[in-house]
Amino acid sequence: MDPDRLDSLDRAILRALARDARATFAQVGAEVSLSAPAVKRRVDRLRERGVIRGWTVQLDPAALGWHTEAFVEIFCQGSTSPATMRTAVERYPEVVTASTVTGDVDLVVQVRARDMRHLEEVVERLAAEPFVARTRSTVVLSALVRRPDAVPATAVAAPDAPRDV
Amino acid sequence: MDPDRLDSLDRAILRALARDARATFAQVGAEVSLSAPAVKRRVDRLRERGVIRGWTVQLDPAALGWHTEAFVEIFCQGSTSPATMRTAVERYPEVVTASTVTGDVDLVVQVRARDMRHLEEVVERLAAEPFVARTRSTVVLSALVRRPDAVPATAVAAPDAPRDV
DNA sequence: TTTGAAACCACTACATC
DNA sequence: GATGTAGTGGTTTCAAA
Repeated sequence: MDPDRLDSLDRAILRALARDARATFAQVGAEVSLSAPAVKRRVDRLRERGVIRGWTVQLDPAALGWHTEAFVEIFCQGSTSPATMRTAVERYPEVVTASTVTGDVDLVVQVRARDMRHLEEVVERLAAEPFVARTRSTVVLSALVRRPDAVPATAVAAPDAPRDV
Repeated sequence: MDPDRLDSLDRAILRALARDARATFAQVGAEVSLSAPAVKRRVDRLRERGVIRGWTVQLDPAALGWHTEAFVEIFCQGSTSPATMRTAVERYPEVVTASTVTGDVDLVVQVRARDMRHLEEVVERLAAEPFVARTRSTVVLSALVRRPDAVPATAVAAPDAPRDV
């Protein structure tokens, strides 16, 4: 994934697949002006390079029984390793994302629960983890935007843009 | 999506598709002990009901040029409607999620940027939105868990579990 | 719900630029 | 190097039992 970078055709293919990951190679090819085998070769290559990690289905959380969502900020005791936090936190099926962050808080966990009672129970279990000093929860009222798999347009994430970091 | 709920077969199919959304109906059928046409019918139905919203590709953000991530908490002037926040915020390709929340903060925005300079620029643009009073940013150090499209096991989100809300 | 037939798709080999 | 074309085998899809 380092040696060669994404060209505009790769990005166009990824954008098409982000919109419909079950599109046929011929359909994608029609969008990007390429033959089906050419699209397949590039997709195979993007998979090998690790750019494409997999294919998944976008679901309606409410239809699956998730009616409540919250950000749980976790303050850790002393210095806990990210590996410890990860193994603890990924055992929870209710945990959607977990990130170590800068600032007062050590860990931000995004939790999905059936209802408030379930959320409360999950927060209590998190607070009882040995490395957790205290938690602070923020309940989501309304999910305004949700697009975890967006493919940036050329201009936004062009790897050939000037670098300064 | 209200009239009839998900049974264990539906959930098994969704779990298989969450793992590999490009699996053939025959492959999914082999996993859940169903014929390919039977799987297709259920999948078609799940789409119609809105349980399945679509199919997408899981990408490596770094490979696309996203090297920096942050939570930007936004305090709004007076009372801003969620609709106003949404239209403003969804114009940013850098915005991954946006949620109105309980507590001091009005809006939590998850932002993906090329680098720190880009992140700073996005935060400045957000802060300049007319309804924004002030912002507070928390930079993500390490993404420990990332599974926005997880399908819960039967026990977790069983719609037939006792309800109390 | 399962079977069968037609259309379509994926995949490979080979030729081309 | 990457793309296009053709042919085979498997999949989807609809119809009928």
